[in-house]
Amino acid sequence: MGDGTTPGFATQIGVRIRRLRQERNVSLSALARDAGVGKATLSGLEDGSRGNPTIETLYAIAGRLGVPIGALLPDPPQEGEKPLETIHGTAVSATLLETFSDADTDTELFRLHIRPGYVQHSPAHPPGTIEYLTVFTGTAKVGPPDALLTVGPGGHVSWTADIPHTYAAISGEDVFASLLIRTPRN
Amino acid sequence: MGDGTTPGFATQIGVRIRRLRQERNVSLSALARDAGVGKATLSGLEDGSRGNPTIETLYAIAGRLGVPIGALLPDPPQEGEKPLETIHGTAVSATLLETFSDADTDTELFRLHIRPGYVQHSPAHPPGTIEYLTVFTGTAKVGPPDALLTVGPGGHVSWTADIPHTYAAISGEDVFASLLIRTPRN
DNA sequence: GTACGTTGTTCCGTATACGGAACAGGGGAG
DNA sequence: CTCCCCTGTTCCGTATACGGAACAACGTAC
Repeated sequence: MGDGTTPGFATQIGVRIRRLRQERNVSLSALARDAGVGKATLSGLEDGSRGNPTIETLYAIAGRLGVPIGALLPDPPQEGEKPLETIHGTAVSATLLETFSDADTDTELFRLHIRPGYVQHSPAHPPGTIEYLTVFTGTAKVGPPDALLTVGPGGHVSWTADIPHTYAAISGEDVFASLLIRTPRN
Repeated sequence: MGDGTTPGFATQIGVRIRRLRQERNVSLSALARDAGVGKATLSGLEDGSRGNPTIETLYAIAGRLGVPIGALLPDPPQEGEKPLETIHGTAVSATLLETFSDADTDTELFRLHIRPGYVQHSPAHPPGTIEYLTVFTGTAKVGPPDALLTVGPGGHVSWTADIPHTYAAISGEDVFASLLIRTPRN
């Protein structure tokens, strides 16, 4: 490795970082400082003279830019045209749109599609995890089995997700919604 | 970096790789060979004695395992709180569903309704503010006037909101969307 | 004018991730 | 038993990613 096996690799990442950085009107110096990486590192990365960064470096940069690491990487690691990571369950498809890591909290934003006729079960998340669901179309019944919440179009609910919970679309209509999951970090 | 700043980082990745590899009944030697990385590298990575791998190494391993790189990285967790009010503009109604205050970031979650036929102007937010828009119905044209972004149903975009920006629904259809605003706290 | 605060680049010593090779242990095959 | 091929681990020299610091080229303030 480090030879010509992955030709555009170095430049690909650099170009993406630079674009995201400029979209946010942040200077190279500022981003390097805020992300905790050396200016030399970031500079070399952006102009492609320094390929193959360490995962920690990428993590720091992606975090500061407010994007998941995948957003910095060349589109398909293997194949299969999938720009976003989607988790498919029997009743629910969840597409991870954004992740944020703050000092004491991790936040994930999903677009959710719940198909009617099934009930999707989700295991318990770490203690203190809270989910926020905003429904745009259809009516959903969600939450812990012993305290199910019903939400129609425009509705918004939240519940503690550190116990097993379920998702279901009722009234035979597909539900499209946004789901925000906030998990405290140790 | 490289010190104890990211404690679980090294082990987290290693554990995931090892689990994925064993699920596939692939030996460490075989995976190392097929992925084109040294056995020493893979071994050290899996048992956590070698943290902070290079992106090329991760790429090769993830590719061989048939998973996106994100599948190898530490996931998310978090927490929250809550208020509620609606701001009505000429074209846009924004309902504040949730607000979160982390150590260095304020996050606000809105449900957005954009009516067609008008353009809603929004002034600049504080430096570093980023907006994330997820569209569920209709097609929206949003962002800084000189770099407008078009988003259809299911689409998701983000832009820097520290300069004036606009929201509009195009194609005569109402837009319902979720809007996440993240503002760095100085 | 000088003095600062930026910008992004380059130099360079150090830390470390890298893979080749050598290693011990475990099954089969004959 | 020996021989062979596999397993995963450890040793070690080399390649290189890292950040601190020095740098030139800008503005802006006074």
